[in-house]
Amino acid sequence: MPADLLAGLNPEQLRAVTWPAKSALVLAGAGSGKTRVLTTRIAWLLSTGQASPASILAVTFTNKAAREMQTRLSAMLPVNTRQMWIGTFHGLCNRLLRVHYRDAGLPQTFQIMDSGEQMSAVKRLIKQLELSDEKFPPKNVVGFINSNKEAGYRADKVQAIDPYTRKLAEIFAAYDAQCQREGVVDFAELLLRAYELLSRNEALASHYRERFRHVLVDEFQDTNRLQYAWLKLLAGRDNALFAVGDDDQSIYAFRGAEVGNMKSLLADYGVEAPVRLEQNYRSAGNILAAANALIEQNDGRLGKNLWTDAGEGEPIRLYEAFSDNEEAEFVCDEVRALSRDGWDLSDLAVLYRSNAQSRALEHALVNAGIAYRIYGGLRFFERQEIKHALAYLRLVSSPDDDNALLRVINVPARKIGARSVEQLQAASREQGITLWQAACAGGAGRGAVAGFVMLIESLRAERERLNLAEMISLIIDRSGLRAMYEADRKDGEERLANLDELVNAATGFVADEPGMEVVEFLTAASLEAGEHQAEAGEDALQLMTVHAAKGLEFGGVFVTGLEEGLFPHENSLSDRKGLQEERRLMYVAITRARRRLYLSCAQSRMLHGQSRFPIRSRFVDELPPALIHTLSAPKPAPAARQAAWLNETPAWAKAKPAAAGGFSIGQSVSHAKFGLGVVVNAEGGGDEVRVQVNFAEHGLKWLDLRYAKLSAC
DNA sequence: CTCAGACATCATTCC
DNA sequence: GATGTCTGAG
Repeated sequence: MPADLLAGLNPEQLRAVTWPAKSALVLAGAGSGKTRVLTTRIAWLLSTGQASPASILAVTFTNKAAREMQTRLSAMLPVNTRQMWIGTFHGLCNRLLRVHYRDAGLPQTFQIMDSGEQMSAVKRLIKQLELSDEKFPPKNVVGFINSNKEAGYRADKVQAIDPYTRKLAEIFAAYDAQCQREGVVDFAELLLRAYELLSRNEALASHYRERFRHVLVDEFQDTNRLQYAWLKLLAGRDNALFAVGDDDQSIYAFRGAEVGNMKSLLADYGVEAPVRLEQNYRSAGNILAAANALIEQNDGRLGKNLWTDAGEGEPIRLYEAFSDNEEAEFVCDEVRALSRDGWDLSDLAVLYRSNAQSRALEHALVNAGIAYRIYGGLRFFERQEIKHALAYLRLVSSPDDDNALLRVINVPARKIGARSVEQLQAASREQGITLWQAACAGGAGRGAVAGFVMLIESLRAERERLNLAEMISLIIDRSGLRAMYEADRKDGEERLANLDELVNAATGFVADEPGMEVVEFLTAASLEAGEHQAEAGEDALQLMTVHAAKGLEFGGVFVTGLEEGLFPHENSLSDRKGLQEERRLMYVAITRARRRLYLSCAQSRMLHGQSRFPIRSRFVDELPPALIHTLSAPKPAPAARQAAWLNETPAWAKAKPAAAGGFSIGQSVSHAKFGLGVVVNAEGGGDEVRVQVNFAEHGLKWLDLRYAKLSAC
C-alpha cells in the first residue's frame, strides 16, 4: 500500500479510515476532513486488498462531489474507478433502471422529469380529471405525491382516512398511470422504482449484495426514508455500510431528509458509537466559536464540539445597512477593498437565504464592475430556450411524451392555440391514446397540427443519419426556434448564445451505450441541471444560496439578509423544527468561512414588490457578542433615516402620509410596555387603524390604536 | 380561432 | 419578477 496514504491523518480520521470491514457511522463536523476520510477509506480498502474496485458503491449528494471523489481517488491510487459505482442516489438509481428497464417495467428510453415538468404534468392531470385547482392546488398535489414516494408509499399504500386524502390518493394513482403511459419518471420515482426493483426481485438484490461489499454514503444526514431503505436493501446483513454525516448540517428536511436515519443506523447495524471527527481544519477560532455557540441552541443533537488549533483569527464583522441596496453596496465596497489587499475574488462568497436576494447584489456588482458568478438560480438546463430545444429532442426520441409535445406544439407560434390543443386532448382521452397519436390521427393532411406532425416526422427521419449535436442544431433551425429568437430584440441574443452552447455541450457528449445518445444526454440534462455552468475558471466573486454552499469553503464569506422573516424564513418561524433547521442552515453558512466572516442585515428590504422593515435575525443575537465587531454604518441622523424610509414607502403610505391615526411611517414613538420604537407600517382607516412598530427591545409589533397607548416622541 | 398585451396572483431552500 | 388568465383585435 502507498506508504503515505495514511500520513497526516489525525487519530480519529485514522480510526475511521481503517475501521474494520463492517458498518460504521462517522459524525463529521464541518471542515473536519470528511471527504478526505471517505476517499482515503476507499483507497485503504483497495490497497490493503480488502476490497476490489467492483465491490465499492459510493453515494454522494451532488454529481460534483462524485466527480471530485473519483478524481481524488485516481490521484491516490493507480486504480480503475470505472469499475466502482460512484454517484448520486438519483444517478445510481437511473443506472440500475437503465440496465434492468424490463424488470422495472419501464421503456428502454424512459425520460426523467424535473420538478417543473412534474408540476405541469400534474396541472394537466387535474384539468383532465375535471377537478378544481382551488381545491387541489397543483403545488400541494405534487408535494403529496413526492412526500409519499419519498416515504416509500404508492397510491394504494397511502394512509387515507378522510375523503380528501382519498381523493389525493386517487390523483396520485392517476398521475402514476399517466407517467407510465408517457414513459417518464420524476425524481422520487427514480428512487422508488429502483427500490421496488430490488425488493421484488430477490435474485437481482442478492446479485448486487454479493457484488457491493462496501457501501459508502456521504452526507448521510440528508437521506430520506426511501434512500435509507434502498441502502439497507443493498447492504443486507453482511455488507459494510459506512456512512458519513453531520446532523448539525441537515438542511433538507423540506425534501424528506430524516436526520433520524443516523440514530437508526446505529441501532439497525449494531454500531456502538459513532466515530467523531471534531478537529476543524478550515475556520479560524472565532468563526468556529460562533458556530458552536449558535448550534448549541438546538436540541436533540448527537452532540459534538468542533475545535481548532489555529488561532482565534479576526473578529466577525457585523454590518447593519439601511436598505437591501445599501447592504449590497457595502458588500461591493468590502469586496473591492479585499481585492486590493490581494484576495482572489473566487475565494470570496456572498451567501443568501433565497435566490430572489441575488438581484440587489447583482445590480450593485454590475455598477461596481466586479466580476461575479451565480450558482444555482436559473440553471442552464432550466432556461426556457434550452427546455424548448430539449422538448423537441424528446419528441424526436419518444413522440408519446405528452409533456414535451405540449411544451412546443405552439412554440414558436404556429396557429395551434388552446382550442386545438383541447381537441387533441379530448381525442386522446376518449380513445386512450397519447397526444402525438391523436395529432397523427386527427390532423392528417391538413391544418397547422398536420404541419407540426410533419415537422417532427421530418426530424425523426434524420435520426439515423445525424449525430446528437447535428440533430440539436437541425432542431433549432427547422423548428423555427432560431428565427423566433432572432426576431426577439430584448433577450433573443442571449438565448441564441445559450442554444449554441447547448449544441457545444452535445458535441462533446459520448454515450456509454451506442444508439442511446439522445436518452443519455437528456438524462444528464435532468440530473445535472445546475452543475454545468459552475466550471469556467475566471476569477469571480461567488454568489449562491446557503444550501448551494454546503460542502464548499471560502477564505471570506458574506452572510447577507440576516433578518427575521428572511433568515430564519417566515415559513419556518412558527414551528420549532423549522426554526431549528434554519439554525442549522445558519451554522452551515458560518462554517463556510476560513478567515473572514461578514454578517449583514438591512432595516428595509424590497420583498415581493413591497417594502418591508424587518428586524435583525435572532441568529445574530445568539452569537457571543465578544466575537463580533460591529462596523459602523455611515449613520445619518434620525431625520435623514426617516427620509430614506419614506422614499421606499409603498404608494398607499405616500397617499395618506399622516393617515395612521396621527402617526406616520418612520416616526419615533414610545409605548408603555414595549418602550421606544419606530412606526414602519400601517393599515386600516377611520377609527380602526393598526400600525406596525419596530421596537428597539421587543421587535416588530402590530398595535391597534384603539387600544394601544402609543405616543409620539 | 389565434395572438398579443393587460391584469392578477403568488412568491424558500433542490436532486 | 415570473407565471397564469382574461380580453379585445384581427
